Amino acid sequence: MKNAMPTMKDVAQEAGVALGTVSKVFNGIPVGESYRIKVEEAARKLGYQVNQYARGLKTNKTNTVAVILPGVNHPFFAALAQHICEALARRDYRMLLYVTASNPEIEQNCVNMVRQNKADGIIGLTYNPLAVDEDLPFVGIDRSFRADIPCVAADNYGGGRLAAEKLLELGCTHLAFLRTGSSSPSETDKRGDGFEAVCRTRQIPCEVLRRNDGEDGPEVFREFLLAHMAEGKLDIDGIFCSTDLLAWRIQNILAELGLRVPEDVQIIGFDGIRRFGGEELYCSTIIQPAEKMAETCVDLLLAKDRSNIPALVCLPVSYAPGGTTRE
Amino acid sequence: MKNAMPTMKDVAQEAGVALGTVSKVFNGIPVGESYRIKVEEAARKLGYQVNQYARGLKTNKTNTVAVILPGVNHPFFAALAQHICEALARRDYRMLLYVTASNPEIEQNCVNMVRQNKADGIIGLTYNPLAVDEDLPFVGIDRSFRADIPCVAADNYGGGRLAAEKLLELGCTHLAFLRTGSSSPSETDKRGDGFEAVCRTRQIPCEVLRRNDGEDGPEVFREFLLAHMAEGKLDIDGIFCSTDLLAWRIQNILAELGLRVPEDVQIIGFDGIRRFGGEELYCSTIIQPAEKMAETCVDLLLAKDRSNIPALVCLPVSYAPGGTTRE
DNA sequence: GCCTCCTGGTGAAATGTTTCATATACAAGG
DNA sequence: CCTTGTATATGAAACATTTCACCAGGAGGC
Repeated sequence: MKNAMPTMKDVAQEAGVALGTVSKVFNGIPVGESYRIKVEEAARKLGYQVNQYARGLKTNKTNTVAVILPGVNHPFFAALAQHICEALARRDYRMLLYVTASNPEIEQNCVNMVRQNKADGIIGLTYNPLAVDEDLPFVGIDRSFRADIPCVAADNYGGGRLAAEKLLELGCTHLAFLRTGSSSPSETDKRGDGFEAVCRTRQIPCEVLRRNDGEDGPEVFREFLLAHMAEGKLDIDGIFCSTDLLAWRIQNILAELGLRVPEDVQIIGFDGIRRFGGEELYCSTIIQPAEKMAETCVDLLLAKDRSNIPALVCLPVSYAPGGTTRE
Repeated sequence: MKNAMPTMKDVAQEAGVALGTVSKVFNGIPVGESYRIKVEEAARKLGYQVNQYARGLKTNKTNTVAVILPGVNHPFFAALAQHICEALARRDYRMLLYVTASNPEIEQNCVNMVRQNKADGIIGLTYNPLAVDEDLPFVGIDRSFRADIPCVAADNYGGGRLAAEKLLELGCTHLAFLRTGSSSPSETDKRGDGFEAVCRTRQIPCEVLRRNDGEDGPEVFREFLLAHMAEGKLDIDGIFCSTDLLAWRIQNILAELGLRVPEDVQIIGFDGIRRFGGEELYCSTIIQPAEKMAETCVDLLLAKDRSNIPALVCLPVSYAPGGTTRE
């Protein structure tokens, strides 16, 4: 039974009122009590549902936000996606999710598609700088696009500092910073900056290895570690990894090399992802406040007053031991 | 600069052609070479993008599919979401994602909202039976809604059988089946059915404990296991868990009770989720073909010919050892 | 040279809303 | 009883598309 879906006109007729009156009822504009009741009854009877497409055409508002993420298979991205979706739902918005596999072409393509789909705004975590539209509200995660586009990020710099301070507090005397990531600059680069800054100030030796995706095979890190070994011992005793995933991979390499964590070398990661099915961390880590980040993105994007939104919002991180440090 | 976005009318004027001609060009309807070029040039010059909302209003097609999932924080759901999104993108469709926390009210609400948003169809993995619309294409995952709504699922029955056969092949003589899940019937219930069927046929003792979400605290399982222990030994030597997550929790309880896996008891889970950052499984398990399931959902939903779609599609599962069995 | 046919461009109508200028009804004041 | 003012319902216009009946122009046949 393909009964054409009822329209406002049908409701108006059924209720014996004018079209405009029906519109008012569904937009919460005050209307005579008796009229409201008549309309509501007619709508219920016909099973009327507003057509958001017609509404969007008229108002240029769609109550839809596009979210662009590299993927949703990574626990941190998954948490972001979930929290953003929930925060949007609370405000009666829906989420149009695009996944890009961090492919620059696809990323740009998504931005273009969003323009067609008339989302009310975009929240984007992308690995590449993008051409984003002038008059489409945009909030970046971990990346600044333009002065007038806000960026939400964890306090990466502070997190890097915190990692260094923790390792030193735990007795380390020779540190290393290892990172992977995109070659294009991002807020997450500050993790290393903060870490190195502490080492510099405190005059602690700090080895650094920065790799970009695509050139970050395990052998690179193994070589780095081997170069710092003599007689089966590592001269480094504290490692800060730019992500928990990298920390995990480093642990595997260290195990192969016959080194023990945290006895021989302590490791701190970044992200705070949990093992599935519990609260257990993969490693000692700097925790990013995923929920708070999601909430902030949504707040900024949907802010009524877009005149004075900050260019960058840094949210506080925290340290949590996860078995790869000695405490 | 809030330059109103250019419309087809603007393009038509710029190109010096009629409105209908512009429409044809953007819909791939053949049009004179010279006209096509004029239109394409004008569109490029003005930065024209079709307005999908106006188009949707006219055609009742939106190239958008709504996906309803309990959440995206579970590796299996995340994999589904990602694969569905990619499969849709390949067909030039976008994904509107709703997360429900498996709350029946929210689930129903999502279905209603989709009607408003005029998605072209719904792919839904829900924990509760829903009232779904007559004329909105729907594909269920793991759940049959109505005879005319297709359901895509892994071969749960076959997976259950496979688990039993594997455990027996590995020398078990006294089995158990543990499950959690929703109380409302679902395809996933067949996991236990298949498992028990093998035990029955082969006359193997099989203990069964079925719990529903909300009544599946760890103490329930601990008690069950304690009831089967005597002098620090378990009389059960092979356990099939309805999910990998449950298998993981059972492992923890067994460890607390001083039992070793797989020496004292072997365990097989269901799902095939991987530890983050690698291919490592959480346990020996029956693997669900997430990508194939996603692809199938999309195929069924967007099938041109909706006259003879199957009521149920069962996709083959496979067994993989993951350290909780002796092989 | 004229008529017919056919190809393909044209522009008005229609889609389901919101908005706004207009109309109506009713109350109060003279 | 008439006037004025206020409050509120009305319905036409507009939004950006697609579609379709119509029309123009060129080709081919007699």
